[in-house]
Amino acid sequence: MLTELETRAFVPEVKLGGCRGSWSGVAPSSCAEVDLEVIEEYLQEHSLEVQPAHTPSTSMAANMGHQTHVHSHRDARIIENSWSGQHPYEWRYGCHTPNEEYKEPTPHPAWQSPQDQWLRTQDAVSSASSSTGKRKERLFQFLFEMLQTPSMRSCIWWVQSSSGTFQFSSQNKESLAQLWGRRKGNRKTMTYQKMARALRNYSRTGEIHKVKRKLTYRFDEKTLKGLQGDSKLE
DNA sequence: ACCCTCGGGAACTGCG
DNA sequence: ACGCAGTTCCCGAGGG
Repeated sequence: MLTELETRAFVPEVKLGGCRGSWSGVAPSSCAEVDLEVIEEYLQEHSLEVQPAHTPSTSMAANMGHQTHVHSHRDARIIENSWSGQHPYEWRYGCHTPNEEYKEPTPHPAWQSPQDQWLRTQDAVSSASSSTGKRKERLFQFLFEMLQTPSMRSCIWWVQSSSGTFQFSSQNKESLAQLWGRRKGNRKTMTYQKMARALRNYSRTGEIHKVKRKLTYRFDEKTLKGLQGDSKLE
């Protein structure tokens, strides 16, 4: 019904320019395809800290040298990656009331310090599975990490980081999905279709919601706060 | 008509 | 054995 309207709401942020889908301000020059290989290696460097990894992979020497630095765009403040699960994750889903759903475009909501909740959760968990804890990375955590990774800009980017709204690239979404699949060590190749299915489950549990715009989703406030708080604490 | 995106049911898998 | 967090497959709806 109001598809048009909601879609319109984001236009000023993204500024789709020229051809079908090149954002003038946001995306880097690599509008083409992503170098999955390179990216994966780069990411692996980091994920090694997270999961010892089932697949020792090859001997990827230090070759992520060309990964350069943060582009420091005003929009997405890149937090030098590394969210790596220093600690186990565990969300308590019992707390989100189905009432406070969809406040759609809420630029600056007054959050009731969900970060405390996140921290409390961490606390509860670490006392439970402390030393051994090594929760598997969750999809929304992976996506958040990708959003902080400059080299992934051509696959996924913030439409409005303040509200946690992000979007997938229609041409590179499959690459990102594959990356996710590999990280999880799935038997079959992960596709955007399947990954999106998992994303849809998030709208039930509340971590991520779909916004009425092509390939666009939004982190729930609590989820986002938790994510941000976490990556900042490192 | 066709392709892409979306949404959800349902069975199944791997892990803690 | 059990629940969680997806994963895989499938089908139908809707938009361009």
